[in-house]
Amino acid sequence: MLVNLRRCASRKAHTLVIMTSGTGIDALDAKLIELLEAEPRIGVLECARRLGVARGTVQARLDKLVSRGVVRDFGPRVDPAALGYPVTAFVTLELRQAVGHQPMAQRLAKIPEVLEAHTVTGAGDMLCRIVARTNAELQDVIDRVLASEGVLRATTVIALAEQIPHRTLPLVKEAAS
Amino acid sequence: MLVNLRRCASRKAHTLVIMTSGTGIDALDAKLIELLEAEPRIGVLECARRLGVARGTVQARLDKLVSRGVVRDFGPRVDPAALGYPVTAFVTLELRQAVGHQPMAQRLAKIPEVLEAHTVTGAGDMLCRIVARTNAELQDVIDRVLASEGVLRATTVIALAEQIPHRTLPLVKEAAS
DNA sequence: GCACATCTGCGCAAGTTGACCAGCATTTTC
DNA sequence: GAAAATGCTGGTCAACTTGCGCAGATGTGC
Repeated sequence: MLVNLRRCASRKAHTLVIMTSGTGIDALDAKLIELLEAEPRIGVLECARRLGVARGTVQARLDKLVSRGVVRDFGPRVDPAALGYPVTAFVTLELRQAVGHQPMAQRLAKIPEVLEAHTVTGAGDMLCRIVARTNAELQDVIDRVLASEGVLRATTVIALAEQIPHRTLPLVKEAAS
Repeated sequence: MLVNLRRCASRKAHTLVIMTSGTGIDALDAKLIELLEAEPRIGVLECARRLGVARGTVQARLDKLVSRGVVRDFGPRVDPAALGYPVTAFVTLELRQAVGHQPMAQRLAKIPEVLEAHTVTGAGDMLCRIVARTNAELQDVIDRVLASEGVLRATTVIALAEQIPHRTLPLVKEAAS
């Protein structure tokens, strides 16, 4: 009864291959993403049934979405908290101008607890998302970050609660105009 | 040749159901997640082949990971930039103490461009991740946020580049000790 | 030693996938 | 206006995977 969508996400060639490179999301695309987001375990066939369109259409749409980059992948979403890292913090780094962002990012990438990093405007130069097992260990992670050459200062903000967990669905619906 | 993993992520019952509620990740678990992250389109059977274990084992592990919450889901990962929202910003909100965080979060949740929101320590009360089509529209979104009752001040930082895209793999490997 | 937990390997029916094709409606191009 | 391109539909086919059950092998702790 269940199907696999992940697979179709990379089908090589299909009669219905669409090359519309243009941007923009269709209402059907949005519904498709929405459906997959809600029930990732259903498959192309199920989607087709639910959306009331032909299977080939769903496959073509999915191919298009993936090839356009709208849908990055269908990888497993890991929850750091369940993994034993319940502490999340946002750390703003001030860097020495001499060191470029690239080398800095490479050094940060070596620290597993650094889940994300952006160069930003404002007083700081980089904003990182960091996790740790405990507050004490968070300090340890930050120390490791500070040990990286080029980091002048680190301002840490601890995330107490996740009010809105990472989501894109509303955006998808909004984009389907 | 390809398989669907998403499906197994919710298998009802299997002879090998494991109820180990304890935390911690196994080396096999880590390899499994790693494999799925790298090639989301392969399936349980393929995984079993690649990891050199029985299919039932892979299915049991996956069930366990999902039931434990380590793997949240296998939903499609949407890229806001490809959707037409290339501007990302982190906005720190200062709230009037009278308004609780919950109602504030509910109001923020109504704005599609708000992808994430955390309550945080420090000078600000909330940190949100916001996207927009253009810088001009970002201003518009921020205005909408400011219009929410209880927001005293908003400090915005624009993300210039994504140095380290959201990742959890290194953490998974690290946790598999 | 015994119970318990976990992995292994096998089997089967049912369902899905991938690929292809012809037909048809709509939109774009000449 | 006619031709061409594009997109959706509905059907078929073989090959593969899934879900589920079961018996046996292995390993660990009391």
